[in-house]
Amino acid sequence: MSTIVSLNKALTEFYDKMASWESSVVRESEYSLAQIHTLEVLGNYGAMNMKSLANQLGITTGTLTVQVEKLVKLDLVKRQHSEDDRRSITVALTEAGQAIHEHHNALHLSLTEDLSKDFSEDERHTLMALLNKVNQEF
Amino acid sequence: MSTIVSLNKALTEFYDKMASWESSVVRESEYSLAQIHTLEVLGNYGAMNMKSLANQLGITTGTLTVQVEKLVKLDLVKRQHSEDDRRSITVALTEAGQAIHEHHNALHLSLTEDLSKDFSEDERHTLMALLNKVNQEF
DNA sequence: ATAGATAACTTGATTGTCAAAGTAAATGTC
DNA sequence: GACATTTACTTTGACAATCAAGTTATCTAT
Repeated sequence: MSTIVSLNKALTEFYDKMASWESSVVRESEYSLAQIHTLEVLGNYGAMNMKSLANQLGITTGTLTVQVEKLVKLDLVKRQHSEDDRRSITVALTEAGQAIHEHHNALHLSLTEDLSKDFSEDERHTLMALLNKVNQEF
Repeated sequence: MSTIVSLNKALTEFYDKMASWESSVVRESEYSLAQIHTLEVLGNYGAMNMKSLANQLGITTGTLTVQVEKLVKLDLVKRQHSEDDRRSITVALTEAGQAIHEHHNALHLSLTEDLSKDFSEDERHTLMALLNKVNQEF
């Protein structure tokens, strides 16, 4: 089997397992997958407008409007009108939202520690570097 | 920043981008994300019973029963009663389901080719090997 | 036998989703 | 500057996905 096919399998399998892990972790929390995912993107990439956020999440802005509305009511995110473009709305984490993101991120970090527990420091670094190269191509 | 934190970021970012790619690819098809994902798991890991499949997909068997029902009506999967355990039902792809899986898999392969287009054969191989090591730990 | 565990299914309530249409603001063109 | 077009977001209506809890059938252990 060619390297590219094996690589494809490995990437796909990792994606599947990550999705499965994510959904089981989220199910134990009091928030939904969609909600945690939204907080996660805002925490990892910083505040952004509705369009970018919807794009990151892979949903329409219509769906996102409803989602953000709920998060605002839960005091997890806040909306800020942009000054240069009054149509645009920047969505940002509140302190409470930031706290939830940090907690969720700690779970991710602990997973990463687990997954790479038998790696040498070199191997970790190599995997990280290669993944970053992949991520840039996306 | 420590290697483990960078590695965590890289893994998370890859997962996010993959999820986003998957949802945009699926939106262009006539099937839903949940449906394609089900076919994908059956295609990649082979036929399995309801419990294993639900577990792989990260959903309850109750949800899966409904989902499989739709796929059976669409003639994409079939149910087979297990012989050793009459409670158990094995879900398998039909020929039509297999065809859709193969088409979807081709898209994945083409993505992998794209993402690793600037990689040497050595780099591809290293990334594949490290990912497989990660996958085994899950 | 029979009690308990397991695999799948059913049901009811909730949430997530899109497409399409609507509003308000910015941009381009004449 | 007026007006058409584009852009950013929201609203609405219909439908799909999901879970939790309860049910049925079957298996396992005692």
